[in-house]
Amino acid sequence: MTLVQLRHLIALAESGSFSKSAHALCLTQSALSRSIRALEDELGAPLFDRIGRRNELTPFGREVVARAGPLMLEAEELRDSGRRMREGHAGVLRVGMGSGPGAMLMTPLLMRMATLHPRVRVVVARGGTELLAQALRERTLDALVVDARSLKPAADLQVDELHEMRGVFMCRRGHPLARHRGELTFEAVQHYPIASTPLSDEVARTLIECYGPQANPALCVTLQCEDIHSLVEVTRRSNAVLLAIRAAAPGLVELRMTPPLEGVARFGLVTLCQRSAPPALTILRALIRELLHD
Amino acid sequence: MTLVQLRHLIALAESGSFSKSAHALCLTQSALSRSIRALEDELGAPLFDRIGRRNELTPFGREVVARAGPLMLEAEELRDSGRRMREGHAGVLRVGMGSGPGAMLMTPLLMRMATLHPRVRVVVARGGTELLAQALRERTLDALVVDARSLKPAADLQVDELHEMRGVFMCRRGHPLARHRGELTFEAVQHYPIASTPLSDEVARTLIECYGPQANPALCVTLQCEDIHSLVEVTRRSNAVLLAIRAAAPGLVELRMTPPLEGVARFGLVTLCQRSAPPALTILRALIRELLHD
DNA sequence: TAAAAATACTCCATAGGTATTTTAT
DNA sequence: ATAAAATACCTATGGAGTATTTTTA
Repeated sequence: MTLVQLRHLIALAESGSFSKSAHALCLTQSALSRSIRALEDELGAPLFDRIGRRNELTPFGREVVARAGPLMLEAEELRDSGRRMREGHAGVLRVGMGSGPGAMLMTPLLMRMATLHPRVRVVVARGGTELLAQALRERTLDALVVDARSLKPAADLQVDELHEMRGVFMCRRGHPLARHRGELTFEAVQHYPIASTPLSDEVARTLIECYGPQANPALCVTLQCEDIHSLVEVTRRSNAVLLAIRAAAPGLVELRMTPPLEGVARFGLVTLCQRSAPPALTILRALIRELLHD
Repeated sequence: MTLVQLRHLIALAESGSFSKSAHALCLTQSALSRSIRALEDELGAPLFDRIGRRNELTPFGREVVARAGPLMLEAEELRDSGRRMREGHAGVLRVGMGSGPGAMLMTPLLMRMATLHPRVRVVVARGGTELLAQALRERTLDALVVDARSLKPAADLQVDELHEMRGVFMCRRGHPLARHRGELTFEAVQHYPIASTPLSDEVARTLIECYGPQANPALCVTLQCEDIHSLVEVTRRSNAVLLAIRAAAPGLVELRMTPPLEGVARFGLVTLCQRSAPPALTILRALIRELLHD
């Protein structure tokens, strides 16, 4: 039984004439005759009653045609899926996001995917970098967007550095600290509540290197929350100081610290070496790049 | 794209090894390799990532496998449908029934089909013989069970006479007419309500021939109803006289008329010449025969 | 008798086997 | 070095075309 044979069957069932169907199928009448006969032989029962001019489905034939129709449609879908996939208009994209990138990117990413590429199924997983890397290795995820600095380098992971993100302290306009110009110490900042998303160990290390053990986020961060937008809102309406990627809160005032906090995060798109990228990944990469440059 | 190729794809997706899957498929490794490659070429994208030992589905491959699975199941169903059909365990049987046979046979037929052959879809249509014959010619029905005498003989109709049915007048035990022995005239009967299912013109003609114009069912039948069981019940509980097939009401007393009413109905199984019989028709025939002999 | 389907025959494309090479662990 | 996949080459099955016969309206 072949998809081709089923195609022949359906054509003949519609027209009732071997010659006509054969022509429509770009076949000779004899080839179609044999094709149908072969199918009948294989299924073990005649599909058509040959009544002179008109050929009509036997009850068995009706049954088979009823089943073959949907089957052919599905096969057609499957054939098309290649093209649709390549065009990135379908398929599944399972992406893991570290807490930093997740806080910044998840909502706008989902929004854009929903509006620009509504046929791509997007599954976002969040969690610690190591957990995400494990999921990537287990093929549960297609790609990660994480801070490259929080990722233990490994040969099987391919990191596509998307953007260097400046991590800064920020406060609302009119905040007492907003007046200072380039002379702020961490101690001065510490007089206010410090807000931040959960920070990676790597970032914690950088902070401690810069400002000493008192800057350990586990100790100094007083307002921690995964949703960066909430934190921005809180910072805007209170005297809290926000420690985050600069781009996450363009409306806030950046505090010039001494020493300055350099390159806290390097967002990277992480994929597994030697594995084909899902077609939608290209879209994802472009989208993330665009979002991070905003 | 071939059903065989999809089969190969699914096997490889499961085992992850060309050699192993090839063995399971009774193929050589090289043949499977080429089969998969051909499918990839046709669909336009790789289905597997060849990573040394283990071969894993690409995102595209996952998509295709997800579609191919159900497709293969349906194809398998279709292959089986031949066998199942031949065994009469599936399929559709569309049967038309004249009012006489319908009144007698429909319920027990449906009951038996439901219990003995639950996988056969039975569609029963009722109506006048000519209407049913037309439906048969239009392939809307597979077979008819009608009174052969009400059927206009035609070359394209094949009539399989199932049973000669004696039509008789019947009454309840203890009915005033029950005493008479072989001397009843139609006039005597006519003093009581006459109950009957709708009768064919042919039967009407027979009645008129036997008992004169007053026996025209259109005039003499006072209780007409398609459901013969109701009529039997009414006859059992009242003084009504039932005109019906003897076998339809074995519990009632048969009236010996002068002249006797001979062979009112010849039930026949009517099919279209040169058309394959639905496999379930054999079952139907046997079932009807059995029912009529009860 | 004419039109349509089945059959006979031939050809070739391709699926599959065998042997070998390449690749990755 | 070994095991697995890809490749090269060959064969044979079967699908398709042409020509012919059979069937039916």
